[in-house]
Amino acid sequence: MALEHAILVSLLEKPGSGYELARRFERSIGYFWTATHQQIYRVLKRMEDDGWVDARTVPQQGRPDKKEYSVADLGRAALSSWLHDPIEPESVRHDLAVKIRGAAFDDPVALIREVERHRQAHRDRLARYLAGEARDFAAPDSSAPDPAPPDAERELQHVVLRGGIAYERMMIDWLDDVLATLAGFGPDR
Amino acid sequence: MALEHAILVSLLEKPGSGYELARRFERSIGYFWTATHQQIYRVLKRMEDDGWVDARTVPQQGRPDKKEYSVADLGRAALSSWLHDPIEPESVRHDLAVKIRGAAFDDPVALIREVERHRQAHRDRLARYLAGEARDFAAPDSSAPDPAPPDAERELQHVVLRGGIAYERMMIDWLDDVLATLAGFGPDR
DNA sequence: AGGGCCATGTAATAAGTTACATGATTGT
DNA sequence: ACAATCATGTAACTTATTACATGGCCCT
Repeated sequence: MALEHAILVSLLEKPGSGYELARRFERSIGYFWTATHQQIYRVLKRMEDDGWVDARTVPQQGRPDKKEYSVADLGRAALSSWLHDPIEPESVRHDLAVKIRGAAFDDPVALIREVERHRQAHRDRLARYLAGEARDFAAPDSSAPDPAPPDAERELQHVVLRGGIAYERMMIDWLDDVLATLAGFGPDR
Repeated sequence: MALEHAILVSLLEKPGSGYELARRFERSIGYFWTATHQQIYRVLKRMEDDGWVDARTVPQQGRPDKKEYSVADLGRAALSSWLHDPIEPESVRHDLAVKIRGAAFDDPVALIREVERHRQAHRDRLARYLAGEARDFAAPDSSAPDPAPPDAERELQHVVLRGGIAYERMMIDWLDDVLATLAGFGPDR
């Protein structure tokens, strides 16, 4: 499983509490991994027991204390070992595709609204990703005399974000195709 | 969860045994849903208990008997009700993306082989899908005097397959992008 | 004789979801 | 007063994965 590894990567990028991790999983990490806070707290505790992460309590003003986690040597080693282990290309799970094929045995036209909802959700996500890209990865000024050396962390974050963007674009195009197909069974033909 | 519904759709398309379903999940259904035989047998049993499917034992020559399942009225109703229920746009889980961001804290160049393996797996899948499309959904002869009426089952299967094809193409392009990015951290620069 | 396919399952473990629970602060 | 946000967690339940298990037929 990769939740532990996703947490390690996120903590290496920046230490934080379980709550903060949960928020990151809602945002930037959300386009390649999801997890709820319950799951994160449970895994975090196990990782602390296993010595993969260190915790320290940070007092705050006007807010409850938080436990800030950072990656320990053992965690770094575990991540490295996982990175060198080949994994199988992951399998997809598309509820919506099941619905589309199932619609043949029900009312295909009734599915149009649902597909439109999904299309809108993907358009929203695409807009968020593009805004994030413009904010965090603006094109460097090529006329600048001193181009920065390649920063692995930043460039790898960017290429993963470009994957999210490509995915959302593909989905929007495909859902347009689905809508055109569903319209072919419309009441007026 | 949609495994039960995926099974219902598959059995509506064609009745079959647990074993046959497992093979379909490896093939055509595999590009939008995966399940192992263990899972399928367990769910199938529950569905039989709930009266969603009927089973009959089919004796075979030179092979063990099989239990052929088909969808009962209750199952059809359950599918229909699920189809009319909105679902949330699904969340993605990409182990490989975790690895790519994690590589910033290890050796990015070491990841190249892994990414290449994945790229090849997606190329293989794309080739399989395209072959399946050519076999099952050849373009109709537009000069034929009597164009067949739209067949919902067939057209919906086709549009889902086109989704699988679009997904694989997107992944291949993205992995090319990832490889180009990783090469930027090569030993010779 | 050995490997692969057909066919069905159980058992144990891991992972993920949903519901419940608490309690302070900040904004409306 | 009420809702939202910060912050952490437990408990119960559902799903999914991995390993184990059986047994006959077909082909080489």
